[in-house]
Amino acid sequence: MSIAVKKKIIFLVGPTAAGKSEIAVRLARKINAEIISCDSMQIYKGMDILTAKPALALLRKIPHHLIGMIDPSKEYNVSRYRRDALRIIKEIFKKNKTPLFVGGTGLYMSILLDGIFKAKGESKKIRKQLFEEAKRITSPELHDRLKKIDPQAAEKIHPNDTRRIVRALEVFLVTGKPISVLQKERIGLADEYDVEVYCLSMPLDKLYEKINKRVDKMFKLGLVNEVKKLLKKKLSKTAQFAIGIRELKGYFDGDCSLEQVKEMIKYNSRQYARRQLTWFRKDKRIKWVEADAITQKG
RNA sequence: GCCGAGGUAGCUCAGUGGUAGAGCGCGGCCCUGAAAAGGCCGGCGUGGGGGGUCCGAUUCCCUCCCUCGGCA
Repeated sequence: MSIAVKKKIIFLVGPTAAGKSEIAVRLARKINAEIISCDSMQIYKGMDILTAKPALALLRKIPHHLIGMIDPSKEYNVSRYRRDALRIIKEIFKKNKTPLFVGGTGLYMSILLDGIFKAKGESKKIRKQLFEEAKRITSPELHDRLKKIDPQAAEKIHPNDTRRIVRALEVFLVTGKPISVLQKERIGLADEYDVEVYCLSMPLDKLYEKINKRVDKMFKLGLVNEVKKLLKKKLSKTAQFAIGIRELKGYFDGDCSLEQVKEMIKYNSRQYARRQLTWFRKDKRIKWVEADAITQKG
């Protein structure tokens, strides 16, 4: 008789600029892993400097997946990410290696660990109509409507959070079921595998310093040209919001100086890092690792 | 040295005889098909130091210190 041993999957997450890429490669070598990016923006092609993709030297040492594989004009989202990631996990297991997820996108991590609800309940048409309606009336009024069909979801969503209100209404209109009910059914990796989650930590002021320095470095590496190239195409709803694009667009349009853009990118990156940390703090499965104590682990 | 203006939150500055606000910054939180997005919340303060008037001073008076302009 045999005891079913759960296979191991490791996550290494952390705020932007914490130094995940280097540590991930070291760890991957040690435990015979392949790396799967858990990053909503590094997935896109041609956004190398902008998203601080791992250096070529690192990419050569260990196979990396889900980096630079989608054209920035294409839509991509959590659901597709999950589908792609699950596929790659299987491939890696076939090679008798361990999947190592590395990145900072909290939602992607959460959807992987805990799953996403099955019914996709997606209709671009309906969504578009709802957004247009939200402009015509107000977000709280739309929220009132949600309250009638799905009070539980309405309670969770703030009246000003138009996006989530629209999404909840969309799901109901498409599937006929309240999103709050659908959301209860989800199965994730944490249910089937032996999952370990690590998060890099460091004092905020130190992280801010690293972020600021990295933004300076991005400019030296040619961020302005990279973004200029990107802006020649119509960027997808998702890709266009990578930090740095909107800011530099302001510069190209003559609305602000390059120095101002640089400060805005730093600022927005800092805010983003804080939001990331909020996400990670909430997840009690996470083991926190001092970024300085990078030496032994795994 | 004299004259004038001013010293209030991390910064720029309002305001009031009943122990203080605003913007920016900063911090916390939420998150299930756009997530580097989107949304919510929080004042974080020895009111330059000391003295006086007053029931009560950040506000009025005196004095000292500091900053900025002008005159020497």
